[in-house]
Amino acid sequence: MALPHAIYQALGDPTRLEIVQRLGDRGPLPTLELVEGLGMSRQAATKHLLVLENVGLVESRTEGRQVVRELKLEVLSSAEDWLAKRTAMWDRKLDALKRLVEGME
Amino acid sequence: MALPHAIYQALGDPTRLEIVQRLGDRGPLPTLELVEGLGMSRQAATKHLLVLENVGLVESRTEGRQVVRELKLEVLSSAEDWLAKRTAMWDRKLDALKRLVEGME
DNA sequence: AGAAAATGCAACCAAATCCTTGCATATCAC
DNA sequence: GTGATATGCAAGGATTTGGTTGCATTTTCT
Repeated sequence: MALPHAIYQALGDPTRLEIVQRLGDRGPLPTLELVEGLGMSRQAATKHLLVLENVGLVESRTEGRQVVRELKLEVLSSAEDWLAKRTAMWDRKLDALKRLVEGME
Repeated sequence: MALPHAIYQALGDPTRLEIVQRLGDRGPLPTLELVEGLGMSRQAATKHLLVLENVGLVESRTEGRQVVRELKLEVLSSAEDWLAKRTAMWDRKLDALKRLVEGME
């Protein structure tokens, strides 16, 4: 996996998060369709797509004159898991501490 | 919840992700202890702490002359859930599509 | 009261981010 | 081959980000 913070940084922009949602909701899409209505130029949106591709969240293939991009769900899931594992552990610790304190009262 | 992208943006910096991990692993900590060994000045690290506080991931309370900061696990979890819900849905969709295609062969 | 400790605040700076516009290139359709 | 379509590439600019230093403020300890 890319360094975890890199994935979160990629998701940490409203436009890119919107792109991820579109790809998740509607499946693989060619550039123009994917980018329509984002409120910025195609070139600007393409840069966001490159950010997502650089961390592996999105993959692109060329089909004729257009480029079709697809969300890599596995990568998204692995980033989630990375944090979820830790959160779960910290949660258990906190519970244990809580029970310990209650036991002492 | 804060806008989801804001939380991911907060997590999208290596220093801040390290801070989150420290707070998770070691519990509430005063500034100097929390910030020690991050490889930057206390003032710089404090700015990172403010970013985390602004999205609600960290809360601080003043105890005498020092400030103690605590990770808000609920906020972290809710950000995870936001994405996990979507990922799970997209996963199911993909599975359904896959089965559909297989059924046609 | 005076010194040490923990923090806050502000000015400043370099680099990264996010967007723009203009133009070049590649593919398809007629 | 010509024109329309989809894309890529590059220069430039405004804003944000991530760091610095210097100094003021608040609390504690003796």
